[in-house]
Parts: sequence; C-alpha cells; structure tokens
Amino acid sequence: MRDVAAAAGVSRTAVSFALNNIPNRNISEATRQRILKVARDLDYAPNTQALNLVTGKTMMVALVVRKTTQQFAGDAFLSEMIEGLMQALEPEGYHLMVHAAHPNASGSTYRDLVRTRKVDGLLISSPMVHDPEIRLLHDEGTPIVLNGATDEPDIPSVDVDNRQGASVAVRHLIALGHRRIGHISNAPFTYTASCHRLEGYRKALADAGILADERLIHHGDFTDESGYAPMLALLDLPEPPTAVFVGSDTVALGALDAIRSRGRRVPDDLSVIGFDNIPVGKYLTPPLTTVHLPAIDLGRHAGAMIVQVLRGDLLPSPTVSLPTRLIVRESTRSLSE
Amino acid sequence: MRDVAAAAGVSRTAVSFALNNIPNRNISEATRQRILKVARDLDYAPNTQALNLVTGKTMMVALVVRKTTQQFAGDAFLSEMIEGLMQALEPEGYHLMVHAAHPNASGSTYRDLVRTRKVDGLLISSPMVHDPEIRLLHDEGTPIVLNGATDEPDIPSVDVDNRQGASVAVRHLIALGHRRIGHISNAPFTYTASCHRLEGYRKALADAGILADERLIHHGDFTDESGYAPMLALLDLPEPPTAVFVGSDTVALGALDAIRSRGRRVPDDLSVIGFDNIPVGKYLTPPLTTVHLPAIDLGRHAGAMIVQVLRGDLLPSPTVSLPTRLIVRESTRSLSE
DNA sequence: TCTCAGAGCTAACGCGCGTTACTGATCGGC
DNA sequence: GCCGATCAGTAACGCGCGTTAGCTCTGAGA
Repeated sequence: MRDVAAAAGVSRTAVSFALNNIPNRNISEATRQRILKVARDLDYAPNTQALNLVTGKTMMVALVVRKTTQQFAGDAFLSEMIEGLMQALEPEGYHLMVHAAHPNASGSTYRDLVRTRKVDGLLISSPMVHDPEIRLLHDEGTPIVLNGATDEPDIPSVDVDNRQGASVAVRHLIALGHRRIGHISNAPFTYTASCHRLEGYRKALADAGILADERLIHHGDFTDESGYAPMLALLDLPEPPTAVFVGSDTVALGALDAIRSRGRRVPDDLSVIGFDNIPVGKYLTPPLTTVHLPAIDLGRHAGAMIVQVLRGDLLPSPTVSLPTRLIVRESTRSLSE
Repeated sequence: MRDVAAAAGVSRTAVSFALNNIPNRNISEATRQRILKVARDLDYAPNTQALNLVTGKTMMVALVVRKTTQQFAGDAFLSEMIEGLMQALEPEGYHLMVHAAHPNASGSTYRDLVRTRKVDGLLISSPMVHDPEIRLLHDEGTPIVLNGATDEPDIPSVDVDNRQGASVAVRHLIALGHRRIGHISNAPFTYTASCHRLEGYRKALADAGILADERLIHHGDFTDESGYAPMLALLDLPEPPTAVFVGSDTVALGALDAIRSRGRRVPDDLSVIGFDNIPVGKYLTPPLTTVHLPAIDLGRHAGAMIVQVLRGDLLPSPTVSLPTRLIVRESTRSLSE
C-alpha cells in the first residue's frame, strides 16, 4: 500500500480513501482513477490481518462439529450443510472455518476461537439437550447459532422439526395398520434431535391410543453399525414389532442388515422407515421410506442467522424450525397385505 | 495484555516474555509466575489478529473445492477428507477453512485468499489435468498442495494411485472371464482422476491383449444421475458389454438403476465394479465390488504435506501416491457361471 | 486588499502484539 | 573500593491498515 502511494505520488491516506470509495469528499476523481490504476498495475491486495486488527472483525465464522472422529467421517450431511452455509455466508463476505470438538473433551477448546478473536462467531452442530458450555458462551455475549435445538429457547438455533417429522413417520406406519412399532434412535438421548424424535414417536402412538412399550425403544449412535444390535434385540423379543421407526437412515442401514441376517424380509415381514433421506436411500433394496431432512436449507438458514447476529440485527425469532417431508418408498407396507 | 501488565505491576514487554516462555533470560521466575497467575485471573487470551499481523502468519489453510453446488453437496468424501486434514493440521496448530470455487468461474477467487494473507496456504481439491491457474500460483511461490495429481510433477500433490486402482479393477473382471468390458468414468476427462482411471482401464485391457472399443467408453459427471444415461447407451449397443467398470460408486448407483430399469440383473447378466468404496456400498443389493479409496489417509497426507511446505521443509517427493485396495463383494461374477 | 469557505490532500494516532536496544541494579573478583 | 559482568526489566519500533484532525491552496465575495 505504501508502494502504491509512492508510485501514484500521493499519501497512503489518499490510497486508502480511493480504494475504499470514501463518499464524495477529500479526493478528486482524477487522482482516484490514477490511484486505482496504479494499484491494479502493482497487483496490490490489502492485508486482511491488518484490516482485521483495525476493524476488530475477522469476517470468519467457525462450524464446530461435536463428534468423534468416526462420527465425523461418517457424517453424510456435512457436505450439504457446508454448501448451505457457504451459500449464505460468502455473499456477505464471511468465510467458514471447520473445527472438530470431541464431545467428551474439555469443551473450552472452541471457546478460545472467539476469545482469541480468530473468528467472529460460532455455529455449533449437534448440541446436547442441556449443554452448560453453550449456555455460558451465549451469556458471555458470544455470537452463536446452534444447528439443532436445545432446551434453552433464547439461544438462536435452527433445526428441522424433529418431533413433527417423527410423528409423521410413525403416523404413516399406524395408517398402514401397524400397532406394534419399534424405535431405534439416531443417537443417545442426550442429543436433542434423538430426544425430540422419540417424543414425536411417543406422541403419534399416544394420539392413536397405542400404549408405548419401553422394550421396543433402543438407541443408535450415529453409525450404521450401531443399528445392528438394537435391531436384533427387537427381533428377538417374544412379541417382535411389525414395523420399526429408525431415527436415522444411516443407523437404518445396520438395522436392515440385521433383519436380513435373520432371514426376514422388508417390507414383507417388517416395515422400516428411516429419517434424514440420505442420497442413497432410493438405491437401497427396497428403496427406503424416510423423512426428508433439508440439510442444505438448514445450512442456509443457520448461515443467514449468524450473519444477522453478527450484524447486531435482532432476530424475528431465536429458534427456527424447518418442516420435514415424508418420502414414501418401498420399505413400508400395509400390515394387512 | 496491557491490563495484565498493569495488574502485575510490570511492563507489557515482561508479560509478553512470560507468556511466550522466552528462554532463561530477562525474567525472574518469581515475576513470571506472578504474571501467569494474573493472566489466568483476568482470563486473558491473546488477540490472534494482532499476533498474525506481527508474525506474518495466519496458521490457517484453505481447502479449495472446485465443484459446483450440486457436486459439492453430493461429495461423499468431503467429511472424511476434512477429518483427515484436521488430524494432521490441528496438532500443528493450523486451522482449516473451506472455500468453494466453481470450476467455470474466474479462477482467481481463491488466489486472493493467499494474496490478502487470509490463509497461509492452499489445498486444492479435484484439479483439472492442466490448470494454468495452479501452475501460476505455484510459480508465484504460493504454498500449495493438490489433492489429486496434475500433469505437472513438480507441484506437491497427494493422490490415490488411480491408474493402478483402475487396472486392478479391470484385471479382476478379466480374471473372471470378461473380455467385453465397458467403462463409465467418474467425471469428464478434463479431470485428472478420470483420465488416470481411463488409462488404467486401457492398460489392463492391453496387457490382456484385448482391443479397446471406444464405443464402450462413456463419462459420468460426479453425480448418481450422471451414470444412468451412459449405462443405457452401453446396454443398447448391438453387442453390449458383459461387465462394466464405473469410475465412481456414486455414478455406479445411477448405472445400477439403469440396468434394473432394463430388467437386467447384476451380477447374473452383467458384472459391475465401482471405485471409491462409499460407505453404503456394502448395503446395496448386490453389495458393490469396488476399489477402496483411503479418503481419510488422503486428507492426512495432504495436511502433513502442506505443513511441511509452510515450514519450508523440503519434501522427500513432491507427489505422493497412495495405494488402493480391491474390495470384492457380490456385484461381479465369473462370466462362465 | 483581506477574509473565508471549501476542495484536495497529508501527518499522525491506534488497533494488540513480538522484538530489539537500552537502562539500572546487583554481585563477585581483584 | 573500583570495575566489568550478569540479571531484571523497560522504552520504543514496526507489522499494514482505517481514520481523525489539520494543513495548504485556490477563488469568490466584501
């Protein structure tokens, strides 16, 4: 910048004014054009670090993924999530950092990101139902948007309507005549999404006047393998279910495998419905009935929200809940058939 | 920091020395401990921006993904790649930024990342065979590691051995008795990976004394849908292939669908082998024979390499080629059966 | 002729830190 | 009792930029 100033025969201040297009004051059009030309000729690019230091902003937000190595690598929606985030962030001039924070590790690792001014705000993925860490961060004034709801409604969050989605899934099974319906969650019930999907399951049953049987409820742990054992447990019950609602397509893969290993057939012997609508669902045999999770939209909304928070705009509503959509394929069938 | 200095009754310089553990000079152990304690009490965290400005480093690298929106969202390996990268980068104190750069857009968007000192180095994903942009960047001295080889061997890159992997796949088919073997690539042949996999395909055929038939060669475009039409074209040939090597499992999904739509069966009527080993491959019907792509390892190596480049260490070899592994499942079968 | 307004530009400060050059105090050796 | 050598600590500069206050010069009005 100093070089540009020297080459154009003006002061560094003038260069700053010219490049940043300071209104109609202080700089004549002639010299402005001259400065711009010199800057272009010298291939000048401003130093972001210095700019950040003086503005106090980094124009960077971190996506904090609270998953273990394996869960992280197996995340089928990370790419969609990131795509959605970038669609919202890049036009506003923000950049995206990805940060892994193992769930059991001392949580303060990502707190430092904003304390040290490395990022302006945090997007936190798959939060727990009750996470004191997040509460603390928010109360400190850290700009945060959760990807997934918690039980604290004042903290900005965007999530799919898990209760509703699960309800619709289970109602679909009930409409097909099933009354003994099992559930394998996507994750332990410390995670909000699992919790809400379980609630939706319970509600749909209750609405239909079906008594919930706790022996029909098991939990997965994000991965495909984690669906295998719970499914076997369900099949080995004295009175096994005729349909199963699995809280995640990925977990359903393991469940389907378990069913196959017992020589049972889907949907003939057992209906299975998943959740998430992973891209390969329609290529499975049978194609998997599921609840669509609009992952790109989630990212887009989360991105838009963190931008608003960072700008200081007040949010219309701190929590946003996106609708799901039932996708009926061939893994569910009427019980009477 | 100034506050810490004031609270400890020393100069800011002393604080800097104490916190950064400057060797055994200039600061007494007593005051050092006092300063550290005050810093802890005041919950002091250094400002990364200022630190970056003075050190000239950002400790950040960008993962540049040259894909369109849809290709990006459908990338089954992005999460594994990122996981591997972070395993290599975080212990070294580096952070990871994700940046989308559409292939046809004016390529200089990501050049600015390093010109403006937003990041120290670039990891460029899925490069073209010949990309003048990358050549330019490297010649300018920009720290770069390619994820995927180009035809310029002096630019650091890490890739799976695509030629070898494809060769092994096709040899497997030949060993099963197939001689009329089709190929649908993972992407247009402007991409290096597609190109090399095609070469491997050709070499395996040549080695077996089989004449390549150009009508058997088609190209996909990353997505599952892009495998559908090429497969139909192969099936509609007067003399259709008895086996197909598809350059990507994802593309193979569409191809399998096309086969099903024509009422043909895999592997009875046609053997299909994929490439990449996407996680759901084993859950397909039939489970997909494929070539394993060690995506996490790729990330880990790429991360380690960019760290070396940034440190100024000289690389043992600029290009690293990771081995693949044939995974035989049930989508391929001996022709004679 | 003097004043005053505005246009056109610059000097200088501060953002928060690492680092170099320097000062003042203490101590052992002759 | 004096001197050089260490020890403990500080003042001040610079990283590259945005920004405020102020400076100079011109021309018009009185």
